[in-house]
Amino acid sequence: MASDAEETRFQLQKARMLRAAAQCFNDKGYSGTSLRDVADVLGLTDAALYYYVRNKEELVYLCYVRAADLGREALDRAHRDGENGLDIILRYFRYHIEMMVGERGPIAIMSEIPSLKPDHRAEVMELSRRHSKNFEAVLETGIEDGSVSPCNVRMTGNAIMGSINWIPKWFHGDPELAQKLIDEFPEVLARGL
Amino acid sequence: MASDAEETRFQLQKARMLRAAAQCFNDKGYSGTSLRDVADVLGLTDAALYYYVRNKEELVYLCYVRAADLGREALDRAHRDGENGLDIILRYFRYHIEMMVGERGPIAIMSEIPSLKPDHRAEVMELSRRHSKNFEAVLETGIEDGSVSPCNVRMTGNAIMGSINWIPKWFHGDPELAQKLIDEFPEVLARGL
DNA sequence: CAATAATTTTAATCTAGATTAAAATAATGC
DNA sequence: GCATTATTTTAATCTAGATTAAAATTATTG
Repeated sequence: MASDAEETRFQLQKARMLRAAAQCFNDKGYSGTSLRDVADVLGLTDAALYYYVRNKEELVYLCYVRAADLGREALDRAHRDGENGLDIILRYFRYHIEMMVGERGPIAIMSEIPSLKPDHRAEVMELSRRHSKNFEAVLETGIEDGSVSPCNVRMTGNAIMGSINWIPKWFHGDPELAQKLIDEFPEVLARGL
Repeated sequence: MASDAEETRFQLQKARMLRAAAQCFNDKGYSGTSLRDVADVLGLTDAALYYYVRNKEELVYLCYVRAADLGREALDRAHRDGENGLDIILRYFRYHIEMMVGERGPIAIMSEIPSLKPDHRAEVMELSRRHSKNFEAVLETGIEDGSVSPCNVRMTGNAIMGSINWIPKWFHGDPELAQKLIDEFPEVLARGL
C-alpha cells in the first residue's frame, strides 16, 4: 500500500510531471503542447498522465498553483532573511529568479488563466492577487523604514511583477544567462526604489 | 470592383476583426477563444472570418504583427517628438500605453508565439527583437546625453518590456485605471533610469 | 512466492471547434 | 434596374488531440 515511501513515489512523479508541463507550456505555448508532448518528456504515454490528473485543465491549474506557491515561498524566505524593506525585496527577487532558472524551474507563465474552469480560475487569481498584495506590503515597509523612496506602490508592484513574470518569455535555459539573471536582474528591478 | 473606397471597406472590417480577436485572446485566453467568439463580437458567423484570413493561426499571427506595429509606431513617434534620451523614453511609454488602453487597443499579448507556424514565428520574433533593440538603443542615447544614468541596457530593456507587455494581464478596460496608467505608469517605469 | 495494489500501456472513442463548399444576400457600377 | 463583384451564411466535413476502459506490467507486502 501507499505508506510513506510510496506516497512519495506518487508525489515525486506528479511533481516531475508539473515541471515537464511547465517547460512544455513555456516553450511550445499552451495550444502547442499536447498531453503527448508532456508525456514524451517523462518517457510515458499520454494516457498515463490521467493517473495523476483528471484532465488537461487540471494539469494547467496545478502548474499555476505551483507557480504561485514558489513565488510565495521565495517571498516568505526573503521575509525571514531580510533586514529591512529593501533588503527583503532584493532577496525576494533573487530567490524567485533562482527558482525560475534553477533545477526547480521552469515556472509556468500564467497566460491561460482565463481558460481555467471558474473555481480554479478564481482560486489562481486569488493566489496571484494575494502575492501581489504581499509584495506591495513589503514596498510599504521599505518606505516606512526609509530603505525605499516613496512611490505609488500599486503601480510599482504591477510593473515589477510584470518584469518577473515575463522572464520565461526570453529565458530559455541558457546557463550563462541564468547566472547573469541571478546576479544582475534584482538590482535592475530595484533600481527605481 | 474593389477600388479605393471598397478596398477600405475590406481593410476596415479586417482591422475590426483584429481588434476583436486581440480582445478575445486577452480576455478568454488563446485556447479559450473560438472563432465563434471572435465572430460574435463582430456580429458575424465564424465562417465569415475565413473571407479575411486563411485560418486561426494566421489570425493570431496578424494580431501579433499588429501589436509589433503599434509598438514600433509609438517608439517612432517618441523619436520624432522627444528632446533627449529620457524624454524619448517617457514619451514612448506614454504613447504605447495610450494605445493599449485607448480605442486602438487592446493589443494582443504575445503568449502564443510558439504555436505559430515556423515562418510566422520567426517573423514575429524578429519584429519583437528588433523593437527591443530599438528601445535599448534609446537607452544608450540617454546614457550618452546624460539624461539616463548608466545601466545594463539589455537587462533594463527586458525588465521594462516585461512590465509593458504584462499590462493587459491586469488592465481589462476600466476607464479610471486607464487614465491612471497613462498618467503614472511612464514615470514608474522610468524611475530607475 | 502468492496475492494485492500501484502504475502504465494499448486500443478505442468522443468531441469541440476548425475548416470547406456551395448557396444566399448585399453592395456597386453602368 | 441588371449584371457583376463582394460579403456572409448555411450546412456539412474533418481532425487533432483529449479522454476512457480494459488489459498488461511492475512493484510491494506479508
